[in-house]
Amino acid sequence: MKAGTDLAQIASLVGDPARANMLAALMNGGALTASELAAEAGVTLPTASAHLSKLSTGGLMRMTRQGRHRYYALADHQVAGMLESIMGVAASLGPKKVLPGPRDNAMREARVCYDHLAGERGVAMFDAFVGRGLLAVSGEDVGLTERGTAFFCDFGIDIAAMQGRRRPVCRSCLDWSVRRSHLAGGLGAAVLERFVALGWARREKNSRVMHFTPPGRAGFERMLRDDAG
Amino acid sequence: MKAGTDLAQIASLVGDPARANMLAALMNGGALTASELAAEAGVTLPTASAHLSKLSTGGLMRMTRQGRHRYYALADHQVAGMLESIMGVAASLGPKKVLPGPRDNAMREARVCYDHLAGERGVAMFDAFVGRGLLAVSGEDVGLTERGTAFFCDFGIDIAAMQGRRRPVCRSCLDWSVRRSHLAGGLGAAVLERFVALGWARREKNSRVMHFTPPGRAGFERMLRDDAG
DNA sequence: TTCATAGTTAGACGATAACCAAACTATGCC
DNA sequence: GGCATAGTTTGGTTATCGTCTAACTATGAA
Repeated sequence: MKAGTDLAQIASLVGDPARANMLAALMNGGALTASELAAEAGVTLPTASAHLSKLSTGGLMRMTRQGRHRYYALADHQVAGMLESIMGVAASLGPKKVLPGPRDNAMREARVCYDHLAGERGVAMFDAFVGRGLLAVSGEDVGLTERGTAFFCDFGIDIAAMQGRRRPVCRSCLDWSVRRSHLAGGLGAAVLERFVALGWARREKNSRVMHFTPPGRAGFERMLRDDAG
Repeated sequence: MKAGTDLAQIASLVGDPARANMLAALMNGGALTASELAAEAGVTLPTASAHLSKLSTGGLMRMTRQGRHRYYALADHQVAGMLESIMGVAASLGPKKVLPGPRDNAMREARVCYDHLAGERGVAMFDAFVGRGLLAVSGEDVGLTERGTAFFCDFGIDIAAMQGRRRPVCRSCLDWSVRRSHLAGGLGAAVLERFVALGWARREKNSRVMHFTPPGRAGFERMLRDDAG
């Protein structure tokens, strides 16, 4: 009896369309502001605020304030895993066995996760950085090695300035489509910004999809292999 | 956006206390009549009937009629796994300053998860099978090795018959109490069934708790170490 | 200080859905 | 057939909850 009560309490938090959309929008491990989540869910800010309050006190989300913004994210990996298992049931029950459209494929390949690169390219990049000894992974934490510092400075990123800020330089972020980590944090954002500045990639209008240009594709691949372009 | 809709649809089915109690009551893999489930949920028969209708058309339960009785059970192992993961979140969030009672300890040690063994013993068994080279783990997938096939046949399980069925032979299932994987799938079910047949373990009445007998305990430990008993 | 933006709180409205009682259908037993 | 039990359907009541507008608080920028 008690088991069912707990079960219902958590499930009912996910059981509202507005809240479910917010949670789904955070499945990439990123953090979004209340306004962004309101837009994502298609409700007004006050409504979204009420939902976010419930999700936070319910333990499904955690909130961090940064200036006048409040960033909401999933509480932890366990919550993300739970959502994924529910999505799994929904997917297997959903009659729409339609093949993934081009939009879905593009999203899977490369997309923006708040302000950094996600999708297959994001994961590949993270793996390459770790493999080349530029980043050091220790459990949940990700750190920048000396070699990495030199590399990213050379790539045109001001690491020193970044270390003065409140935002962590490195963070790992679980990729929904690939189920593996990609690079988030200030460095993740800076790298993506640099990609755009270099003309390697551009962002599709009103979408999270990132398009790589042919030279960008080449530069990106080269970057993963050995040296910055 | 659409992802959230699907998510909410499934979650809202679980999000009602009456329905959640019914689902929780079926987590032991059994089937119950509408009346029994009504009593379990603390509602009248008509109310229960409406809930069961929703759960069935929603794809979370399946119903089989037997004479004038209608037996309801969870639709499949995927649904059971989803419920376990929700329970896991609920358990880790519910501070319940109270120390876990004996019932909770028993559940944590060994319980039925739909139709296979979960809890510490379940996880230990899975680890041992992998360590002994009976199962091969590759990311999300779990496979049976040649050595494993021989071992389980020797243990009294008809692997060949199992491979003909639609249900996957091996699957891993995340354990909420230990946060690690245990063995599910047809093989997981068969192993548990064999334990009961051998008198190694028995199921507590109206509960998911599994009790191991003294000889069962010994046989189980021996099985994890080297050879089948 | 003044204005603008981000977010929460308050209050009211409307829809959804959970619930039960009573009537109805179906199956089993005598 | 006649009665009892299992379950569903219908109709109507109630309450919860999601939603909005409007007013309020807080932080940042000029």
